[in-house]
Amino acid sequence: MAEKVTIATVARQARVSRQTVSNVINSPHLVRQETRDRVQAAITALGYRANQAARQMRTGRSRLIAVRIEPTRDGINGSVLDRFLHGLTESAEVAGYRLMLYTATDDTSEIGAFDDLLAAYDLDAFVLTGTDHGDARTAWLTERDVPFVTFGRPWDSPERYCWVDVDGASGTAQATRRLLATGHRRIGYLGWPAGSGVGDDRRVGWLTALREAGIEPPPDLDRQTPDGIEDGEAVARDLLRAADPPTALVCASDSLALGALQAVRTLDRAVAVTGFDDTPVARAVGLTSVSQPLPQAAAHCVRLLTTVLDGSRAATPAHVLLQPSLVLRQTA
Amino acid sequence: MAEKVTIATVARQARVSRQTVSNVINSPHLVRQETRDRVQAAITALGYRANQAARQMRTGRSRLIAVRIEPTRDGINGSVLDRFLHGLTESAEVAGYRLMLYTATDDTSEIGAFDDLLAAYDLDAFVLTGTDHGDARTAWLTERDVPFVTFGRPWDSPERYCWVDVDGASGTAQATRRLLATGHRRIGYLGWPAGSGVGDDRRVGWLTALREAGIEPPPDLDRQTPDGIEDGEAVARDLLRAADPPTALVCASDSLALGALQAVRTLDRAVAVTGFDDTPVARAVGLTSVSQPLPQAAAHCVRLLTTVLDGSRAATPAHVLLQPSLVLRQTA
DNA sequence: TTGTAAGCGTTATCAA
DNA sequence: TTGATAACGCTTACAA
Repeated sequence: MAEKVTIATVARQARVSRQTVSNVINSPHLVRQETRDRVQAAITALGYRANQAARQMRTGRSRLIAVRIEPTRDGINGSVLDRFLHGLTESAEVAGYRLMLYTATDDTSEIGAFDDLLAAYDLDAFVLTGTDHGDARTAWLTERDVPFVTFGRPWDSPERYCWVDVDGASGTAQATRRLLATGHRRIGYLGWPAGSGVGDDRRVGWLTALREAGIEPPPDLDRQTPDGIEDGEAVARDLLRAADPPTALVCASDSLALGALQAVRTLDRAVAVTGFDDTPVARAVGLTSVSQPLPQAAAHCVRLLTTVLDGSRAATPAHVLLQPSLVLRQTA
Repeated sequence: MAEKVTIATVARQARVSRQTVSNVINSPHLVRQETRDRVQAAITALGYRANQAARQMRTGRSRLIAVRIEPTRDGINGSVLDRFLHGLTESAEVAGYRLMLYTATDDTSEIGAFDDLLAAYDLDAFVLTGTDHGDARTAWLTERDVPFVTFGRPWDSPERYCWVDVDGASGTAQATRRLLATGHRRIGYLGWPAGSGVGDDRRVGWLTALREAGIEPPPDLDRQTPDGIEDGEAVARDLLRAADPPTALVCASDSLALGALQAVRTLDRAVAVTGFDDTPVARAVGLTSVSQPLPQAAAHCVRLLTTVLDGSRAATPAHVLLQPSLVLRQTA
């Protein structure tokens, strides 16, 4: 096993003091070019890396970002978090940060995790997902001046803090416009019960796109149901059996869309269907779906965080709203 | 913001020395009951948590375990890692460890990540997934005496190091037996090209179960193809159009099974299909599939690691082979 | 431009 | 059984 390489090893090798090595790393401009080169050479020759624990003790910064890993939810959407996490890890790495995982079952236990992570590991920042749960977490973090970003807008008070989100309304609008462009006029919407910010937002896209086209969204084709394949199937079946059925359905999720698809096939209709999230299931069954730019969203989260962490403290909370894109497949 | 609580704060509050507080935490048996109680009271009253960075400097142990997060693979199987990660995080938490994420594109970059993580963060251990890539990583870690577990058997030299795996042969055997029990006799197998340990193992289950039932596995129904929905569909189509087609298909993955299902439906046959991994897709389309006990596998990984880390060094590498279970749905 | 000294919070060693 | 001292590797302040 290789000997432990510390700043002292490097200093000895480059025949300078430990402090000079530290300066080369943290404030290169203070060191003469020639010395700097000699030290750099020693650093690479020895494969030296600053020990984070020691650095952290001195600076109070851990270069660690925490993110919660959720149990795969009931539905299909587990893979969204998966892809987001990967993007987060990758972006953090290039910015010199590492990601730490934690679990929690609700706001209270999540705040407990914050407390623990902060006290034991001196975490620099948190990435929060799913802002539907309420605001206890953001309030707690804000109160303690802990930097954080949420992936997902806070639907109550959007200005308060940093967030990155994907424009859901734009996504469903794109889907709706696509259906309009291919000749559909009776376009229904299958969404979640009113009150969830994300769900309401996605519904707005359908409303907007129809009105743009001079069509008043028909209330009888505007349906709401919990997010589940069976739920989607039931509601779609109901819609398709009505007197004046839709020729196309815009859905708030791939789960609902998959249910709708099953209804369509069972009843043997030619009805177009679009989903949301572009999950592997959508790819698998050829479902046209709205795709979120997850790697970009993750990159923005890291950027927002490191701006606050590395730079002077930001004046105002920054917000990023990204555009999703429609992935065309067989169903629409 | 609350003042920072250190071991000194607790010592003052309990009117003992810092060392005594440390002893209460790390070697309680050295401290008199009465003193111990007083210190414990102070600890809870102040909400003290040992600073890991400082502790690590002294002990050389970080209580951190690293695991690689992969980009979601092409197919359907992304959610397997997702669920495994969650289990890992949860089990690690109760054992007093945290999980750190890293990314890598191949063995070389993964070893680079090891090096970095070890030098900068003093990682205690690694969890490796996907042992098909070869052995460069395990050799590197072994050489440096870094504890690790692999999720997935090393197919070349199973005795060398700690691993946890799921018995794939048992999974496909269960699926095959189920089909036999429901009257099927012409049961085909859709698997991956020979040479991948996991794939070969799963194929064995099909062979075994058929032979158990006194049926010699028919070579014409034993097919291999890369893991993809289209691939599965093409091969299944070919099988179904043959002179003496199978009445059921055991597949090595949900991707292949989904392809097979599409072939079955397109050709309008009544052919049973089983998949492997019980992905959300399987749940979504009603595919009978073999389910891996991911939380348990994760728990065993953590247990194996902490045994080495916390206890005396283990005598011999431990191995855990878990049994999967068949989740019955509509397709078989 | 470079070097010296101190201290971050913890635990191991050893003395009381 | 408890307490003082030193040390882990690093960076900030200050002196040369």
